[in-house]
Amino acid sequence: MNNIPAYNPQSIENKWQKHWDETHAFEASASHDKPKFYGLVEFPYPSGAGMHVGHIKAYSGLEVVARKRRMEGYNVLFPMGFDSFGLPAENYAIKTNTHKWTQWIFLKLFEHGLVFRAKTLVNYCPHCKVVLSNEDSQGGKCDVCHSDVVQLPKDVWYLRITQYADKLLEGLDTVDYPESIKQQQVTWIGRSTGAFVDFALDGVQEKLEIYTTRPDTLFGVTFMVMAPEHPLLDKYKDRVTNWNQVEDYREQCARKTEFERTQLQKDKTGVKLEGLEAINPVNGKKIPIFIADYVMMGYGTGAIMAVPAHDQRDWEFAKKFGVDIIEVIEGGDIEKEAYTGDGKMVNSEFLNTYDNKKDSIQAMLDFLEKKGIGKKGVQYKMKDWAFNRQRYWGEPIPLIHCPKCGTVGVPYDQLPLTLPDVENFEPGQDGQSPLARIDSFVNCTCPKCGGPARRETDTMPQWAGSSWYFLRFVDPHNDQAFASMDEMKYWMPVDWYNGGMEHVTRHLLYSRFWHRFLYDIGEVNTPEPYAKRSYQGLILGSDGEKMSKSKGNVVDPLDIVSLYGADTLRLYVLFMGDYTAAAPWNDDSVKGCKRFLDRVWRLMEMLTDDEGIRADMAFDVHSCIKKVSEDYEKMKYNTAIAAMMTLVNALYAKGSVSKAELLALVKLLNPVAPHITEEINQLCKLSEGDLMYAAWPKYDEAALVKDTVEVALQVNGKLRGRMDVPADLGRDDANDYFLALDEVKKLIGDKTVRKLIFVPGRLVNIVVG
RNA sequence: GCGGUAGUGGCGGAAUCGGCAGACGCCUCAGACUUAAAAUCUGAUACCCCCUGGGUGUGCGGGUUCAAGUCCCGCCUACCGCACCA
Repeated sequence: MNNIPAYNPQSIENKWQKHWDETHAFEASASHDKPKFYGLVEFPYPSGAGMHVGHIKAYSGLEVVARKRRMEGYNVLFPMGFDSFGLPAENYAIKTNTHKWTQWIFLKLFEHGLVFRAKTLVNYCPHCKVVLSNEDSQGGKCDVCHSDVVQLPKDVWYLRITQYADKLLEGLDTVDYPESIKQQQVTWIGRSTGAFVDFALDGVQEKLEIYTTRPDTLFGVTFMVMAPEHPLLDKYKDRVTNWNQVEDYREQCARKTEFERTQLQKDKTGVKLEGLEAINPVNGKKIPIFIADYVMMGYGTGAIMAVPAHDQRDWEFAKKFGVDIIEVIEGGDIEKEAYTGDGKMVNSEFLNTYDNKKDSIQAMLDFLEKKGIGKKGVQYKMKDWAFNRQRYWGEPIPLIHCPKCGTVGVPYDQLPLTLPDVENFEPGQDGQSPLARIDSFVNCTCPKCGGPARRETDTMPQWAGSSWYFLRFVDPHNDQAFASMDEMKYWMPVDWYNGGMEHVTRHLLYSRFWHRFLYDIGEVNTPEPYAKRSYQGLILGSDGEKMSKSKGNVVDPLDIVSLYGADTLRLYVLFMGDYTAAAPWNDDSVKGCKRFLDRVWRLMEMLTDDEGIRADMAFDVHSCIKKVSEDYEKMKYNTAIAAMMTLVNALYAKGSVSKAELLALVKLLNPVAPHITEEINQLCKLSEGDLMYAAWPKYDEAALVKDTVEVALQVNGKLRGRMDVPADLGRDDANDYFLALDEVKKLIGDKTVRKLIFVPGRLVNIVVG
């Protein structure tokens, strides 16, 4: 073909983007007659510093699949977090009125008893006057001003996600997530089974309830430990003779942040309660009680039975405080360290007949239940979801505090509750929300009794909207419901969700929780929101470090687009390595990708009048179709692109390309580099209409079979040459075939052939000796 | 400490079930074209040696096998997640 213009990415890309805008090319069809594909990519955080090459990788990866699906005849929904002006998700939320529905779902949770309020200690910076998350108060210092963080009691709204712990665990068996993601969810939920056991206190009415996963070791209990915050303690103020010491220790602990208590886990500290003892329910022995901060109030009952012989933490504490250590399971050396393995029971009366954990745990559970002093129990590491923030920019919590009626939900017909205009974004006093100082917002009437009442002034966390946004996309303009059941039945679940590894615990758990709740109350049609989840690896700076402004190694995607074009950028981020692995940016490799697109462009100069795929190119073209089709499905974009490079190299070696060959190539490449391939298709009139709707190419199985194939020739496992053999040579005929060949005879010489192994299509190995 | 993932040339990375290690790209070198350069095209490119050949090589040490990057045993290192969870 003559008169090929130069490849000018900028003008081609502008042209096609305009065309796509005008033709609404990416809009999903409203009709439900085709099979659907719903692909979703996690939105970048609006608070983040603009666009980032990592976002390009996240989106273009799944977009390849979405585009392939479209060419395969699917109705494709693939929403984008940025609109055409590059504005983030918040605009989309305002446009589609999603706020009302976030509040609506919250009220449903409230109605179903999944919202509750509790006082708790929070990290607070007296200087900045804000409540800090654990992440923002590392080392007990405020992340912003480095002042000392203090613990402040505060009312917190919680969502009862723990009630859904088992459902969230079970749901994992029904979805296609990578093992590493499932594992993180399981760890985060942290389910353990064990027993609650009551220990009587000597001379006192109350009992001390503990949780243990090792009821089999009850005969080895030599002391008890209570968390310093344990509420039962105050009752024994008069009985404990060293109460001053106890008070001192409790104060010390209160000053420590959660961070210090959990991260600086070196030395065990604690105080013995003098004058108060517990009684081991299985043998009646009196044992001492300590308070120590290695026991957390937030897990189990806030008190433990200590078995120093078989728990390393208890062992360390017992060594330091001189408490007895009694072995009840044989197999370790308890002088050196706690033994946590399995073995024969000793010193345990009726359990001594057992030689393994499983049986002795069961026997002990039976005993405890019969005696009425304990029962089987389950605990989770996952905590209920603290759901309020003291920020202005957040979804208002639609609750009203009425002095007569208590907490009342805002009536549904008054939704959405909107944020008032505010001049002052500074936080309120003592960790209050900025909204608390706006009387016109706070003061209201109770919807129940009509009396004066006050609005809740805290707002919801960012996680709220992201917990259900994907539902809105299937029916964004609906003002009767967040989405109609008809649309959800067609589009849900999300077929494929791609995102970063950093969101696989919280965001994924939270959104699965909301979705499962909506399913349980009949508002959505699937128990799980995402059928499949994948992730992409980070793009590192060219220095191999994580990209950050301070290191000056951030690559702006727009720079790459203006230098080489969007197609090159997409091609590069998908070619740079294993999609799921982190890889450093390399400017030279970007140029290599541009070079490949130049070579594809110049194929037009070699275009012949041949219509079909030529016989001597059939193998190359069809094996490329097979490889690319399969690799896209597995997100192995790097090897798919390598296969296309190989095909282009073969066409260059041949010096010409037929229309059908070029069409096959541009179709395969279209999902990765949509602009250049549309342009080539149009210039060469390869197919009618836009390439993005053309049928995905199919490979011909027969074209993949060759007459002869090259195999490696090995003697005693060492490579000694390569040779072509008939493709249909079978194992049975291999001995006769190979041993008759001169080059084989030469290699064997006068040695005896002991064995001949032939792997068709791969190699022949002759064992001689 | 626990859980997960990984370790392959100068670099990014390939390699279905155990079957030719290093696909593809980058870098580098050589040649062609050019007054010259760029661009482009062609070729070379793991390492070592006594170089028409041979030897060594996939974090380290063992093992299984005709055959090991891949499987088994024992380690080392890096990254990610969780972390005094009883």
